Amino acid sequence: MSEAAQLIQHDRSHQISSRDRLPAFPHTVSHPGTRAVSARGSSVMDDSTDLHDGFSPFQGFQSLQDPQQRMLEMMRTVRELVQPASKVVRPGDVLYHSGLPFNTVFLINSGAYKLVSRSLDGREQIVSLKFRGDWLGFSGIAHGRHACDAVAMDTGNVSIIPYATLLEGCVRHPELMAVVHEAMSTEIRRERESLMSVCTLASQARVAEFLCAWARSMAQRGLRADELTLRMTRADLGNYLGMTLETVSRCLSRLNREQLIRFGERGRRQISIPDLARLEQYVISGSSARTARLQ
Amino acid sequence: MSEAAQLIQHDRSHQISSRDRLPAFPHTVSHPGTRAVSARGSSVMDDSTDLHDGFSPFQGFQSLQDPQQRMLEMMRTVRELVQPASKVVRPGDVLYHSGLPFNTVFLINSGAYKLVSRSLDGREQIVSLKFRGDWLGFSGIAHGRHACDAVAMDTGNVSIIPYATLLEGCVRHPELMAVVHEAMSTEIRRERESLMSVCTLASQARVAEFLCAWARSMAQRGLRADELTLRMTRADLGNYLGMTLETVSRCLSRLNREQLIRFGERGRRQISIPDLARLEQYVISGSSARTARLQ
DNA sequence: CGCTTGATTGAGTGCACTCAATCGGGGTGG
DNA sequence: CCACCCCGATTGAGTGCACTCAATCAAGCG
Repeated sequence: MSEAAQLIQHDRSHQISSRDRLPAFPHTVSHPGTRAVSARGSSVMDDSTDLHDGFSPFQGFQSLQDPQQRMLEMMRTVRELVQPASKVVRPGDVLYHSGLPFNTVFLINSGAYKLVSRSLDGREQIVSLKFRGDWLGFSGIAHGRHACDAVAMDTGNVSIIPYATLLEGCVRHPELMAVVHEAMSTEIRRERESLMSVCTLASQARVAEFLCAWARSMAQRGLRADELTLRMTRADLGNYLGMTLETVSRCLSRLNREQLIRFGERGRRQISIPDLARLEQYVISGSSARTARLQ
Repeated sequence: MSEAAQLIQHDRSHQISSRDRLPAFPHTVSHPGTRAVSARGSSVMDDSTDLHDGFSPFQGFQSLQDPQQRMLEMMRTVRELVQPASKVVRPGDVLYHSGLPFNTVFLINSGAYKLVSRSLDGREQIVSLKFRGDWLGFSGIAHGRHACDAVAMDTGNVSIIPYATLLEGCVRHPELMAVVHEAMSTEIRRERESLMSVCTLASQARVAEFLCAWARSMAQRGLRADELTLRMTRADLGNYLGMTLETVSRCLSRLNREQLIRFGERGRRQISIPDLARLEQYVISGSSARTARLQ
């Protein structure tokens, strides 16, 4: 058994109640080959050379497929070339702890995860939220130790990929390397979007944009985008968005009052978005220059 | 203090060249595709050419402890395996524009650079500052187009590395791939540190931490850490730190009044830090829970 | 049933923002 | 040369948004 599995610990002290009626098998490791590999072998990512010849009509090579197909293709590529073990996680499970030696990354098959950074003086910050198709652990490559905690917010499943295995795979299969580079590049982009949001938007617009981003993200994964089920407390939300839990609550109430969102029947963590375009419009109109403009 | 804790420390890299009398050309675009190698650029480049032989291809440079040595080693590896052209940039030069096709990354030999993201509705955000040893362009991999502008804030020199070439190099030289992965991982870490700073620190502590990070980074490169020369306006600073330029100015004045920093004789962009430990202590004490705590 | 945890809402405060005036240095032209 | 302007930086006055503190409510659970 890999040391990766040993790193995974089950911490049930912070379980989100009532949401896991699924039978959980925390220590079950399933095998990847079970999913049939599609016959059409040549994926779009194979040919990495023609991507960079300087011209692309749309979004580069991505435009050849919709994002969901691309994600599936990516996951298929990884499964095929790395053949990783996988693992079921439950709410509160920690995939890796900040400071522990890095030797494994994870590819998310399902579930929702938060990455929590801690400063030396004890400040905690949720720096990222991750979902199906996202990778976990890249930040640990740099110094050989994980830079944050990865905590499952929901029941889910991750592929376990020893980093050494991944590197070997990248050497033998350049298309896998392209996939990994792209995933890391995406992660850099996302962090920057968070920073932009926190730095330039007032609190209510920030909450609104968060909901928009979540909705878009769900749509991109083929899930329904008009009915969000937040799997986090107001405290988590506030921490991630750089505001207090009370402010989050007030902003959501105000958005609800203004009909931009609607609370679901099954608790106020369920939020429906009647008109996503209108919510996005609100973000734009609310983006008064909150900080210093450039030039 | 544990080894792990040290590894997590902030290390934004900053490097400043000493001359500053050059005129700025704010909208000059230099073309990365032109392989113009300037002979006189060698003055700013590290021209050590001796090889280093022994490091594990899959471990990157983690075995080397001294960060400065590690950086030099990394740059040497890239020069050796990729043999990139290089290019002199001047203040205001734009290495790449957001939205333009991505096909090149850059490795910074000298100078200071800012990465500016723009949202659809026109908000601008300096998302990162880059210096010697940092890479530029990784965020463009994901969608085949650059995600931000890269603007030189000072005279400098960058190595020009076509991404296709880099990929080929990675396939043939696993140690190069490790270098690239490590660089991207570092970039992810840095963005998260920025987010943490913006989300958890009050404005004055945020400014203080920015200065601390700068100073540490100088020290890490063997340069003097008690005399900083900021190469950006208060507006840039404020944008990067998520506050207005007036607030930046007030915070600096207050830090000066409290003897935590001292303004230099050559203008108020020059800042000396009499006691770095005391400044760092101030950051910690000023880190009152500004946003929601977790659990 | 009471306990606990999470969410909401209210009241009041303070920090950081906006607006605005001033200052200083560097460059330019009369 | 000075006068002038422009730009960046500083400082002040006043305001408002988001924070703190605190009470209440709702839901889940032993």
